[in-house]
Amino acid sequence: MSTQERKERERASRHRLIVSAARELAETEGWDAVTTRRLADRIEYSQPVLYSHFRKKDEIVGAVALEGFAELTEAVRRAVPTGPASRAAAAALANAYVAFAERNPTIYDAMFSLSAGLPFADPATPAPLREAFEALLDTLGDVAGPVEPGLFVEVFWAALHGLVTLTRAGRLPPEHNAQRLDVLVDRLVDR
Amino acid sequence: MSTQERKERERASRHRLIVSAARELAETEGWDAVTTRRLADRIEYSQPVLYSHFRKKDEIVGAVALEGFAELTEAVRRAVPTGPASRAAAAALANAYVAFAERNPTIYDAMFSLSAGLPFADPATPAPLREAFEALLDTLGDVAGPVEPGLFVEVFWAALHGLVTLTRAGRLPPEHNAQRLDVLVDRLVDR
DNA sequence: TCGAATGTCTAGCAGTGCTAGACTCGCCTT
DNA sequence: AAGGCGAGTCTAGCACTGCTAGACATTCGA
Repeated sequence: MSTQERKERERASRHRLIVSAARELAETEGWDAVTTRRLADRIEYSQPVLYSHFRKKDEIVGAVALEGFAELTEAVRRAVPTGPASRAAAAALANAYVAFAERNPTIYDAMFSLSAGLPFADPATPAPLREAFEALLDTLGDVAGPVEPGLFVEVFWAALHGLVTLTRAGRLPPEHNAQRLDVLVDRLVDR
Repeated sequence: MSTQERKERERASRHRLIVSAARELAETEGWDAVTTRRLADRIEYSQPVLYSHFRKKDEIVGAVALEGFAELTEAVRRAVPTGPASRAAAAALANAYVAFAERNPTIYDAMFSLSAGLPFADPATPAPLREAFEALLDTLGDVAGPVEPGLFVEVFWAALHGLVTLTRAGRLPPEHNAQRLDVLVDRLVDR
């Protein structure tokens, strides 16, 4: 039995290696550089090995995206103080969200633009995605006012996401980003 | 001189043919089906002809995107009654925007997701893009309240765009779309 | 020690965007 | 009206993509 366990450990470790290599390659040279050949090169295995871990290349991107959701959750949780949520907490969350996207543009792309391979399976959505949403819900739910908290969080999240993507696409001048965020929070939060 | 004019006319007509063929192909089979080979086939010319009109394939997508911006402008203008803008006008605009995106998902993708080849040249942005923004400004500027109208429109637009993209990506359950839009307009519009 | 099964690699397929160079045709000049 | 030149087009091909069948080791259990 021991040898089988060892093999599984090694396999899991190679799995992680693939994901982190893909991420690093994407972060340094962009997603276009993440081809199956170059990725196989990096991990010092041949292409078919990738396909023994993932069914399609998209699934590798999806795995990186899941990492991103976990990190986004952490960043958001760290930014807002625990305790009763307020307008200030919502503002801190919004800032943290946008900052994360600006700090990790490549991962953010994987999370939203290249999401074709994200395991969107039956038991709702994958855990990290759900947890990210819950992190938002925990602080934004309290400032939802009369509307259903879940719905409010969806709207708030969508607005943040729109701001991020339009800015990143060069459609919004980046210099007034902070002001835009201010307006958004000011208006959305129940007064 | 006449023959040269005729040639230019024919050339311009073929230019339009390429763009409309690309759009039709994309709308019926998705952007993945729009390859230079299949597109060349459709217009009954060879691939190099495409490249005598556009430098890269992205530019063809960009041309379709520009059409989309023009149509979006029209849809928005048609939806809001002329005259003093109000909360109702803003709601009508928001509905028209989202409806356009739902009615033309393929073109919307060209406008925002596949925007690599959009002529983003020096004199600010291309005309149709500017005009679309102005259409939003005309009705939303009046409900901006104390904040600078341009900035407000950017925020409003980003929020709409975020709602559209997250819904389309399957991240938001589509059934509560109308409610989300209601909340968004309710909160953003100055009261 | 041998047979089988697990694992990995080489080589290749069908497709992509894009282009160099051959060719043909229509136009202008003599 | 005949000829040559240039513009316009096409064929063929390059370098690359994601993905996979089949050959080859290598390791394991009997």
